[in-house]
Amino acid sequence: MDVTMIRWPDEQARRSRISLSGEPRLLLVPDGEEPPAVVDCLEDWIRVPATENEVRARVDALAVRSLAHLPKLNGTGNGHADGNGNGHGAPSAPPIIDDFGVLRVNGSWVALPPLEARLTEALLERLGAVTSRELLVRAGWPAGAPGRNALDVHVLRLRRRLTPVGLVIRTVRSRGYLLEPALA
Amino acid sequence: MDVTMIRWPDEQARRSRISLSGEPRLLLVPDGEEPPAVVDCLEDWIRVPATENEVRARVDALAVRSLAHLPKLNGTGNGHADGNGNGHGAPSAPPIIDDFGVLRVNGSWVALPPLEARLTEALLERLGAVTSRELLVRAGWPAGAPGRNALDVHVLRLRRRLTPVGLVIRTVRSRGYLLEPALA
DNA sequence: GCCAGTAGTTCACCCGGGCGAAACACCGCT
DNA sequence: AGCGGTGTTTCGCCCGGGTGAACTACTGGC
Repeated sequence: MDVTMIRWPDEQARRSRISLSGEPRLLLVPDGEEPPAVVDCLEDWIRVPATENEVRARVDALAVRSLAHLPKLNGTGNGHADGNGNGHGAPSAPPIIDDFGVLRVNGSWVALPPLEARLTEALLERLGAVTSRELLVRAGWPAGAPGRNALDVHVLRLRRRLTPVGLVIRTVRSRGYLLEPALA
Repeated sequence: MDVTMIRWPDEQARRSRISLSGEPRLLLVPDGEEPPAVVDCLEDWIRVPATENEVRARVDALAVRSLAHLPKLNGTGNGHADGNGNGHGAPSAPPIIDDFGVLRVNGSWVALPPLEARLTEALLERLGAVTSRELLVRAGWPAGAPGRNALDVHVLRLRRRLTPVGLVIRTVRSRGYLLEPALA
């Protein structure tokens, strides 16, 4: 299996597409860019420029892993948000949002309005870790923040929209928000 | 699940041991050393020295992956009354606190308010050993201590918050406090 | 062994502010 | 008009942090 190179963050959309197809990919992250949150075993990232050796090491690892994972990746195999509290096999597919604002997670999906899509993107890049309010504001309103409460309200709306697909936004008081899969 | 740091190639043996136990691990590869062949999804490597950001990105990714790969997932403590007190006799990797005050230990996490985060940091630096009251006061209130009782009260609150993630603060009379994993 | 002093624990209460949530208003689109 | 996306106002809860005071547990002196 070939490993696809993706320039990050320029080719976000491409990354999403390729993720869905289950192809392994290596994100090329220029200096100064924040590394993305990578949770998929078939994805890795590296700072560029990098030596050929380092790139090959990561590419090879991905290639081998993809072979190991292939039999496991049976398409949309598991149902969606498993409310039943058992049998957690391997949910491993990370949530992905494309640039039409469609968020796919575990076989189900939601369409998000532009603003909430932008917020979700920011949250997704730090899946499982805290995203500061300030960063969210910049992500949601690149051209200047609106009222102080706007973010709160949109987080609220986003929460409602994400619940059905099995994601939760936890607030870390006075710190920010944290997106994670809703586990039992 | 916590991620174990391993110096490569110095700690090859340790790496093998930990691999067997299924714990995620990050290999620290100094310049000039060849990166190892990594095929396990719960393993990653990074050139050192590296920025804290980069390390955290990889550690987080491993942590999330390990959750996805493990047979069992465990609750995330946040918000209020939430006891996920399960006692499994697992290997204890060191707890980690990030600068958003999120303390991760053994796959679960708690968000700590700023003051308690500072105290926890100090305690964590001496995990398993005594941290003096005085040092804690300086850690918690760099700009001057409040009332004498404040520390005690906050230790109490911290205790309650740490219980669900399996940590305990023991008092060493007239010496200070000692943070350690709650043994089963 | 008793007692007093001291160290540490726990509780109740206060204040201020962050955040949640509903309700409303505005706007562009169909 | 109806609707969905967005911004704003407002209300109120609850959390983070401080304080005082009651209560408990340890320690040393006799």
